[in-house]
Amino acid sequence: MSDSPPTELPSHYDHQAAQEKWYTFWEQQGFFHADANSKKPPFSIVIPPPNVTGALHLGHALNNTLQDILCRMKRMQGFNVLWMPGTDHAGIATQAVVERRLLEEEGKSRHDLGREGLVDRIWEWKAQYEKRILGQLKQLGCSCDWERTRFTLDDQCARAVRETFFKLFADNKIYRGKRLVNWDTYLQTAVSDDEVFHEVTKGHFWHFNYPVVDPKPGEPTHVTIATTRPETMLGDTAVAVHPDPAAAFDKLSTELREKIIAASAKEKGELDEEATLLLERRAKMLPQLEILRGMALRGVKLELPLTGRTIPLICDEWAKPELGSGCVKITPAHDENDYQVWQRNLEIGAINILNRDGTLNDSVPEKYRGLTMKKARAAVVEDMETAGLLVEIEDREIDLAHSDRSKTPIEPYLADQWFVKMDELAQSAMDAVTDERVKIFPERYTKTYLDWLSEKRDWPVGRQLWWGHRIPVWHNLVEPKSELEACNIPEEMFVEARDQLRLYLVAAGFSEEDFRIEFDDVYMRLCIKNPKVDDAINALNKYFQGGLDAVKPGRVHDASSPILTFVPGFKAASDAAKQITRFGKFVREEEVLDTWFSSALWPHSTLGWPNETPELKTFYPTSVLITSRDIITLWVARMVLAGLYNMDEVPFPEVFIHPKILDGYGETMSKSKGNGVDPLDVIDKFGADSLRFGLAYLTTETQDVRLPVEFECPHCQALIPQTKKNRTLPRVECDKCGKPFGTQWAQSHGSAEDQALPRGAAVSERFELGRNFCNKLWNASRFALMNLADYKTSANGNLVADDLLLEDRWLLSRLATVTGEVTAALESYHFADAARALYGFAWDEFCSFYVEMSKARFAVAEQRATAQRVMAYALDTLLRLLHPMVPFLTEEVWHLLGEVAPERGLTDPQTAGESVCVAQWPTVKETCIDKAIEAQFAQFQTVMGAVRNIRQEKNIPPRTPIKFSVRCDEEAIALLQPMEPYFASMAGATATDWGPKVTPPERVASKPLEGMEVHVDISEFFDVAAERTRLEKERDQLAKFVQSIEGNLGNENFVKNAPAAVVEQQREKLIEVQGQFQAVESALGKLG
RNA sequence: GGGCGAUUAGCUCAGUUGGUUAGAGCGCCACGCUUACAACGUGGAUGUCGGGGGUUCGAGUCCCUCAUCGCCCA
Repeated sequence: MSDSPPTELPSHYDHQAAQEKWYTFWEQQGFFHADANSKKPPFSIVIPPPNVTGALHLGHALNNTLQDILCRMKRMQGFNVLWMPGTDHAGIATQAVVERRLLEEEGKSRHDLGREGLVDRIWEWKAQYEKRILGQLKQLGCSCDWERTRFTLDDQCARAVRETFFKLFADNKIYRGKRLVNWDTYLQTAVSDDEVFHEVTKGHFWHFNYPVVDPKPGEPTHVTIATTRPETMLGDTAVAVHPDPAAAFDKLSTELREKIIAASAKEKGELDEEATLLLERRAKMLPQLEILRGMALRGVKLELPLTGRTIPLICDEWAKPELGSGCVKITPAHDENDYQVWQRNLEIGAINILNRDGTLNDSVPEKYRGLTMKKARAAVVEDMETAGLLVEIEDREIDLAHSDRSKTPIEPYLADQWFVKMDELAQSAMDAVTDERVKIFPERYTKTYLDWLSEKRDWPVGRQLWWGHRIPVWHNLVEPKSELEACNIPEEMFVEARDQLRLYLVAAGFSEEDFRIEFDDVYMRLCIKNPKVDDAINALNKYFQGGLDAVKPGRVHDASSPILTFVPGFKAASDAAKQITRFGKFVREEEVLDTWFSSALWPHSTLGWPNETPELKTFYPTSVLITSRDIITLWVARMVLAGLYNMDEVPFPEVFIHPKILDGYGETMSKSKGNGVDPLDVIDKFGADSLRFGLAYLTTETQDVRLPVEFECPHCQALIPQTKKNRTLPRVECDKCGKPFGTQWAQSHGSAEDQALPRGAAVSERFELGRNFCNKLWNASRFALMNLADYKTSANGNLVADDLLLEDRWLLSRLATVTGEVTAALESYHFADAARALYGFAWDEFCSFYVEMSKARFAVAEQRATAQRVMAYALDTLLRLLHPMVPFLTEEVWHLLGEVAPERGLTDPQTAGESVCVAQWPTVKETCIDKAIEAQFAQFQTVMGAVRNIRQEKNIPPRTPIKFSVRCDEEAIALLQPMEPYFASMAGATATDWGPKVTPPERVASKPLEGMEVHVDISEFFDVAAERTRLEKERDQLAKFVQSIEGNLGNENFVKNAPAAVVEQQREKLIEVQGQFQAVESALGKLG
């Protein structure tokens, strides 16, 4: 706590000092630690775990600021608050980053390191970034319970993952299926749809002829197909023609006609032309297509060139009569649409022609094997040309999918995948939202959630990666030479092997609680919950390799898998083992689980599940989830279904979706675009409080947040707007001083020289709002502290109503109202409303009026004590209300205030606590709310405004005293006369007269107000022309207003239909405005 | 192609169930360093509320439509 007396406080708030001092203080006091056994009502939030791929950006700052605001308010409201922190392992993203670096820095691939080696490297990376991320959160002021920090890949989460996978497996909700996946041939893994981006590139459209086998006379001898990927023809299993081309043409014509009717004249021309072309095409193509359709129905085959295979001509609606030749080649293993055709025509089969690395496999003729797609393409085209089957080559733009991670083109690839059946799980998560056990705010996002879940698409959970939770399944590996052979394994063999395996494991001391055995027509699979079973399987494998001797008691061969040597039922076990191993060795599944699998469990896994911990009991379900809209489906939906599945209870009753932060061009911020902003840069420049307040101020319901970004020149501090061009330059030259500086781009893309330049931080001027506000608060506090040196409460324990002046009662009324507004806004996630209410109150009401007025009062001995009491109380309340958004500044001031005014409160003064962080949240003092007082005060403000306005209009220097009088009624006199000192101190104006009969002086500037008229004596500054101009302008405005109201009231329908109150209001307004108009007219008249 | 959202002052955004002269911050203009604060004070200017149509006594707000932009899904 500061030793310096308040008068020596700097005139600018030093955010850096406050941040260091108070964060340490809070941690040391243990304010952020939640007690699972507390009697207080619980409030808990799990952090959306930032992934350890990189440092936090502004989006994270927003996300965590909002959580912290809620946590801090709830803590002050007396809740037992747990904010569970942690990070996410982010499977593919992290592995890709580490692999890329490995290649760049050491020229090594993951295969050079091997699985363990690579995973070790990733753990190192994780350690580094986790530290950085948690540090960033602390700098931001986040009040997380750090003792409970988790990681999605730590032991506790691993237990939860294994338990869940096992449960799903045992529940028959896990299966293996063949699906087309987005195959990244560089990383050699499947990537999900959301890890793919599309790019239009220049390509070609090749037209090939496939010969018809034994055509009848009159039938075509060739079928023409076209493709953008000629090499895939080696995997064709059919060619399709539309089953009813005539109907298809008709349907198109009808649609086109409807369009033409609705179209504008301009579009009509084009559409008409289109319709004509369609008709011509129909006439030309239809007979041929109908012949082909007939051939397809007859079962005609085609020769698939280059392969020696024949493939069927089939009927399927995927063939579009209006496009190309009307026929389409079908490659089910390498095209999503063709895959669908296969699902409708299973007899055609599917042939995978790719190896995992993107080269062609043994399913294609020998000459193409081992070629890359690119080489194979050239070869196929050449061979087709030689065979005389190449018809033509068109140029064409192609929408090509690329992997987000490796930036290489994606190959659709038919692969065995692990799936989670979603039908029931998805339904449960939908029900939870439709019956409002989970509410999503803003409500419109409910649709996103429900739409996605309603598709009930099975969840592919396996990833061909090394970084992640390895799937806890062992395969009993038979290497079938072909799928045919695999299919011929008699089921009895599986049954027998399964029974034997079960016997073995039971003999080894395990139960069905620990493992589960399933088989399909190729594999026997063992899913293991208890990791000790892994050891038993390892022992079995040893046996398989070395015979029974290898695992005999007393001959311990391997300390890591000694299970067979110790099991009591060794004999039974070994007999069983003999049976099982006839089948083959057990191999642990190589794949790991999708990152979202562990994230889905986050709300309960972090609390200790599957153990029944006190934390789980106290804090589950959590209170609310706060996240960004792009992971509603990937994460929120899955948490809900996983929570219901494992806990039988939703993970949170409410979800708040906050906006995304975009740059000045409306683009999402990202490292790869170079437009990201590091919150630490903003914190350095503006302070954590400013960042937090600025973010809260921007968090509105409807829109994403646009944040123009600037570089700050490290030499002269000039701000240079970031553009699409300069954001990816490693060095930028300052507009102002001309000196070069390095950008964030330099770190990843710059030369050593660029990197050596001083770094220009990327920041945004938007945060000046927060900084200015903080500084205003700081200075208002400083003023209060300076004037509270002789503050005492003991002489005057309770303030009574008589002690209070109008301004006190006004301030207290406003304070109570604002307390209610802020509380309600935060509790309903209206962060911007809360920030704006506080900003307006603190600046325009507390500072601009109450503090200003108190200056005059502090100077008057008999008014001083009351003013101090109210001032201390108001500041105290304001600090509490602001603390969630502006934690450091409020804590700093709280302590300073505590030194001069330790006991605060209007009645029953209480000693302020050790920290505002755990001070009680203000409650609304209903008795203070007085709308009449607020209206009266507004009247005072209006008169003050009029006087100030006239001074400025007349160009009267601020320090020149002026005189004014006010024509008003008796009631207003009673109100305004006591305020005379304030007109003197705040407007340099002395009142000369009040009342209904006030006559303005000869040379006057007048301003009509509601029911009043303000006259400022300007004899010393008289300028007829200027005054006339001013009044004429005012008259014109009023005339317009009168006209508009008269227009309304003259409208019979308005008077008849509008509510009486509205009509009456208009009538009153008219009289009022007409009065003002006349006042101006007469003032103008006087000017002559 | 389907869904959601946005379009309001030069910029970034508010605008409650329709109610009558549309607000804030920054920026701009004028005047001011008055011992809390120039990161400030006082005053001021600034909008055919994306275009078009409709409902209504009355539309920034409700409906239709078009345009542009963004996101999600295919």
